[in-house]
Amino acid sequence: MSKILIVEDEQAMLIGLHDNLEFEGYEVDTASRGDDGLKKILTGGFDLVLLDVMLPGLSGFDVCKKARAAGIDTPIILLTARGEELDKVLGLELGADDYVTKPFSLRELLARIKVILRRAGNGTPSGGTFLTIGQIQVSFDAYEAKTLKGDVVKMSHKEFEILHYLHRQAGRIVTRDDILDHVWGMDYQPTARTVDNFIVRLRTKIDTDESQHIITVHGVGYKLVL
Amino acid sequence: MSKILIVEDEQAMLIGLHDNLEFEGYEVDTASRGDDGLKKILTGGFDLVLLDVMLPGLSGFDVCKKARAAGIDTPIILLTARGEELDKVLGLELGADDYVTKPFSLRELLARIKVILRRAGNGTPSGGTFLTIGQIQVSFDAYEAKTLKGDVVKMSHKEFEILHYLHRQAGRIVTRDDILDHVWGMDYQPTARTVDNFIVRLRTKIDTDESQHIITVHGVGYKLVL
DNA sequence: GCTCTTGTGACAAAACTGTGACAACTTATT
DNA sequence: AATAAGTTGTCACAGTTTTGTCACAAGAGC
Repeated sequence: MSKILIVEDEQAMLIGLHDNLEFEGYEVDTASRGDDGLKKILTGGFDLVLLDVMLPGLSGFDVCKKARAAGIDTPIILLTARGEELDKVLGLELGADDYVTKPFSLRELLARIKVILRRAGNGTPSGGTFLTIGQIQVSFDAYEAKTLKGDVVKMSHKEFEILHYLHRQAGRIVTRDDILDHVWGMDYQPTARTVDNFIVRLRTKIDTDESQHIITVHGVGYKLVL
Repeated sequence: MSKILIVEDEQAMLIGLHDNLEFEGYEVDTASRGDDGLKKILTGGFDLVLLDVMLPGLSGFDVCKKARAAGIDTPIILLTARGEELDKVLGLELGADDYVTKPFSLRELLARIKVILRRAGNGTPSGGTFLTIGQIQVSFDAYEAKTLKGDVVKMSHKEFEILHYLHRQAGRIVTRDDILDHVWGMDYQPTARTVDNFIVRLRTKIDTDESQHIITVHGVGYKLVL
């Protein structure tokens, strides 16, 4: 499930959001100060950040700006005090993905979170070098995979290529032949069963008991869901 | 420059938006009725649609839903009357990309338009076309069916193919033989009764007590109604 | 030479397909 | 209106196909 960071100094609000999001099935981390929040954002690993604007230490705007400047493209939703329209616009132009105005309704916030995560899932790979697939982050540039904690996940060449191909086709279904053609090439091709074996190996690395990302579509092939 | 379609029945609002967006450098087209708007959307060619909810002919929600069902993934921003929070959320879950509440400020709307267009420019590689059949959405790309709530409906290969065929013939009556020929092929064909069995299985997945979509035409065959 | 990767086959486990039997329902006929 | 004949709905089950998993051998790279 998606991991969300809440940066908010009002305790009541913080706890309320925390509990509700957790109830919705998100993994939640929190910070009460702008500078602390920024630190956590910079470590990466979040799929979404809820960022209050009025914060001790460092304002939400600054956090947002600095995070973007550091190359972090985790989606950010700003929580703004009402009435400061100009600030809102600034916020959006600043690199935030959305904002809600306090007091906001939980339903509305949840809907926006869903939309943003769906969008992010659709994955504009563009700028970001690290892609989050399940519980690991993969850099196809650096040829490297890490857990959210930072441990390196060893992955062989072929495993990487298969994951890469699956990711390019994320959400779409790919047959074994598709995989063989794109990873091995038309010339030399092993058995279709070989694909299954690599899938098994990949699964041991990116799937957990709670979250499965490589889905079997019986009679057709496989599918990567983010 | 980006091409924007405005669907709005209040003349004052329509003209105001039209002029302002044009001033901002967008190419603008308009429609005053929901059905007209939908027609234009379906022809494609727009980068963004501003869609009023209260419309003659066809409500903004319906337009949105139908457009998405037709596989159009042009970003849509809903213009809603204030206060209808539930509707807003519905709108977002319906496939709209964002909404603004009337009365909105032009600055805010422009900012949102910019954000959405920037996002779309980044190019989401088309999440695939979703077709709405009754209470579920079916993606033949992803080989997946979901309820409107997002729960995944499991469907086997053959079930999918039959549904696919029925959908291509939607509204028309198809005989069991038609289904056998198109899904199984001319060569090998099981009993006609097998078809009935698959129909049963399909029905358990896409029909509900309130809405039936696979209709039996006694003595002839079946018919899918959307 | 040693280690890691790749590919294969075998077997078990799971999922799917197709069938028959019977009940429930429609339609036609008397 | 009742009955018969034909159609369709539903269920459980067996057979088949597909997939998961493991152990191992061949090969690549160091």
